[in-house]
Amino acid sequence: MQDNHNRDEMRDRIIEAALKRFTHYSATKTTMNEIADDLHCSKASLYYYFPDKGALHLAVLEKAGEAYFTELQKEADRASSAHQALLDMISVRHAFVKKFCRLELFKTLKDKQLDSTGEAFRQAREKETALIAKIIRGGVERGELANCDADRMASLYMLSMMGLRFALSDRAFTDDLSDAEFEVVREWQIQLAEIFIKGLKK
Amino acid sequence: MQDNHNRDEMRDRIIEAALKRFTHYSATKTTMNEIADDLHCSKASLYYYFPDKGALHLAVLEKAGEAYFTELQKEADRASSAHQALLDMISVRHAFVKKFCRLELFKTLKDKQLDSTGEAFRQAREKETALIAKIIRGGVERGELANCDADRMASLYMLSMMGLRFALSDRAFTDDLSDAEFEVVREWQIQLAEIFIKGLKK
DNA sequence: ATTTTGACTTTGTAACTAAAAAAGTCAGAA
DNA sequence: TTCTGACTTTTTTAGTTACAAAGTCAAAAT
Repeated sequence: MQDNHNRDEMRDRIIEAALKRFTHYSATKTTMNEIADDLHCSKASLYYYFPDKGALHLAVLEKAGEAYFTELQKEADRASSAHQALLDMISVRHAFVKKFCRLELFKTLKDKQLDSTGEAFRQAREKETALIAKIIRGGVERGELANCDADRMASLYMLSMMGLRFALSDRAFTDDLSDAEFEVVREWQIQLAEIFIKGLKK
Repeated sequence: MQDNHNRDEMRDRIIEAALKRFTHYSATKTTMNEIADDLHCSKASLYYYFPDKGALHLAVLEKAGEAYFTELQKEADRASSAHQALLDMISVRHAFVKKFCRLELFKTLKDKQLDSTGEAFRQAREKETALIAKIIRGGVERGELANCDADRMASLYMLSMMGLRFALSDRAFTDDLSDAEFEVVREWQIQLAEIFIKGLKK
């Protein structure tokens, strides 16, 4: 039987090394050999832990996503109102998107529409939408917001927020924005959030 | 001295022929020779009226844009409230975007960022934003909406609406959507408009 | 004088190629 | 069970050509 402890540890080391490369250069410019060299191991070893390059990229994505959701949840729990929770989440999301865009993981993962990648993105979006819906529901119960279809409103909110990014950059999903552009997006998102939440109130 | 009447007439005939080709096939797939052949004239003639291909494309765009704004204004004037005006505008915009996307004018015009093209788009968006701002101001004056920075709110509204398209299609600006996709976008836009307007009310 | 054109040059693009780089495999060593 | 060197296969890239479309211009037609 395999030693799952050591196995997971090595997997983590690989993911860490990959993440380091990705943040410095980018996922598209990073080769499996480079990651292997960083770890002083052979490329073949990487393939012992991950079936292919895509799986490794996906693992990096999942790890980053987990950290994101943890922080998102923490921020949501801390907030005193639905209004505040939604506003606070914007900053958390921005920090993540900003960091994540640098990895350029989109490019490598995007074209394989069918398999796990698209699914991972869909699930991530659903998870975040669910969190927003929960916040809205909480607001409704506490009498802060008017009664509404929380799931639908959460989807609408997510789509609107995401959309602002694209509308402002008029670039594709994969491209990353400059820091200045990110700030502009954030400002608009905050403004939209304010109006949106006001529209949800009683 | 040149005969401006005949000159403009010929320019119009060329624009018409180009538009016909663009709608049937698309701007990217249409050559100057094809347009010339349709008009039973030589390609060189086209260059007598338009300095280059881009200028012709831009002329087609401008003509379509004019018709769009005329209709948009008409719809805005007819509406009884700011609320209704904004909702009505969505349909007009959709009919236009739908038709316009088929032309695939974006592709040809997009890459020449600096020159007139980007400027034309910027101006068009500004014009539409100004119309929305006017509607919002009207709503504020009539007591329908709360006092606010109408220009800023109009920009935010425009960006949000445009963004929804991109967020839902996750494709680039240039790509056109299927009719079914367009309907989905429209539904979300209407929902966002409702919330947004509610957020603007007193 | 203005408009049009055929014949021309220049520019862009699609289609092929070869070479290099990276992905991915596997028998056998540790 | 984990790891690796040496291997094969696939993907990128850079270079090439060949063709199509853009764009020009001197001269003809109106």
